[in-house]
Formats: sequence, structure tokens, C-alpha cells
Amino acid sequence: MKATLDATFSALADPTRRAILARLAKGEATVMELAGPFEMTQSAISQHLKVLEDAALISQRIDGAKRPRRLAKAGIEAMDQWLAMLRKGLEKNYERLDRVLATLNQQKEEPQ
Amino acid sequence: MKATLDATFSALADPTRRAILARLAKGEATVMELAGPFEMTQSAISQHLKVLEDAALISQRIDGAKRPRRLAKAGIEAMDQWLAMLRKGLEKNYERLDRVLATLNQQKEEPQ
DNA sequence: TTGACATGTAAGTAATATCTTATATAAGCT
DNA sequence: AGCTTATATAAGATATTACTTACATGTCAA
Repeated sequence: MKATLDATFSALADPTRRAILARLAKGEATVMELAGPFEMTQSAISQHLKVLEDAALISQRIDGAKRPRRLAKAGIEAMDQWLAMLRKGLEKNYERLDRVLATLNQQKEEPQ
Repeated sequence: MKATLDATFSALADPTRRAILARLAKGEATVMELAGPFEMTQSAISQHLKVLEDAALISQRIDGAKRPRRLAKAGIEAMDQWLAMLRKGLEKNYERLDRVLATLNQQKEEPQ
């Protein structure tokens, strides 16, 4: 139940799983529908879906024998929150770089 | 040189590497400074840094014998761009859900 | 120049991830 | 009930990852 950042990021590290999510971004889909575009077995897709669910990136509902999947908020939000910290660090570092460049330019404009 | 989404997301899947990035969000740091908080060897940290650099999440500059690392924009931007697609899908799905709920409520208000 | 620091790389190992095939379960159809 | 569809799960093969130790390289300072 407790999806970790480890689980969430490593779920996204696989191209098959990202393709599945891209498909689900267009709307919910069953396992067979999700498996369609791939050359691997339904078993493999089911295993990928388990990884995505453990990462809180998708959820399922029950519709007879079908288990349509859809995107889930929790995983995406957890990542976004963590990434916000990185973006902030990036900006801060670029501000510092800007100050350094400003200083260098000033030195150029006042040669010797 | 071409950092892939695979590389970027799987770089973030490791808690040591996320801790390194969190440290770098505060400003650049050398390998030894980055290794400090961890119980693993400097060798392991160097290997983690290589993974982060291949993922375009950090870059280095040369300062004598030191190679201070800092956050890099490319990797973060690549992820953000991909995640934007997911977020959009999520919103769309929630709008649909809202419509469904609205319909259900209407049915409740007009029973039988 | 010699030794201590800062870092990178190679080789090996143990754990984990991603598949496959085979099988189980449950729902839906006739 | 029996067959088909939709899905999950177990077991096993193989590839990849995250470490370790050992060593190589380059820089600095006495």
C-alpha cells in the first residue's frame, strides 16, 4: 500500500510501462487493450500493471471479468512534490551563475 | 551523450542518488563531500555520479584535482515534459469523472 | 620528487528485474 | 454444464544493478 518514490521512479524507468501510462492518459483500458500494441505476453503486461499499481500510478475498477485501469493521482503527485525541490535547486544555482556572469561582464567592461 | 528517459527515471529510482541530488539542490559539491553522509565507499558514489551524469541530471566542472558536481537542466526538463502529458491525462480523466458524478447526482435528485 | 589527496575504473558477487511458459481462477456465453 | 474470454500468479532463465576490493591516474604541497 505505501508507494515509495523508489517504486514510482523505477516504475517509470521502463519504456513499456511509460507506453502503458501514455495510453491510459487517453482514458481507461483493460489489460488486453493495453497488451495489444506490444509483442510480449499478457502475463508480462499484467506484471507491469502490478508494478504500476504498487507505485500508485494506476488503479483498477472491476467490470465483470474485466479490470479496467486508469491513471492514479497519488504517484504522480508524490513525484511532482519531490521534483519541485530539484527545480528550486536548479533555479537557485542559475541565479548564482547569473550573478557570476554579471560580475565577469562588469570586469570586461572595465578592462585592466 | 543522449540521455534517455529510461536513464533519467531509473537514475531517480535509487535513494542514494536522490539524496545526492537533494544535496546538490543546495549548491555544488565534490565527490568526497557527497560521499560524506553515506556508509558506502567513494567508489560506489563515483559510480552513482556517473549514472546521474549519463541521465543528464548533473554536470561537473574541473577545479584542480576536484570535480565539483552541480544539477543539470536537461534531465529534469526532459522528465517534466513527459510528466506534463501524464498530468494532462489525469485532469482529463477527472473531468470525465466529475461529469459522471454530476449525472449520478442528478439521478438521485430525480428518483424513480 | 615524494607522499597524500581526489577521483575514476576494472573485476567480481549478490540481489533484483524482466521476461517466458504453464497453470489457476472467475465471468460470460450457448 | 462446458467452452471461451479476461486476468493473475508461480517457477525458472537471463540480464542488469549496486555494491565491494584493488588499482590507476592526476593534482597539490612540502
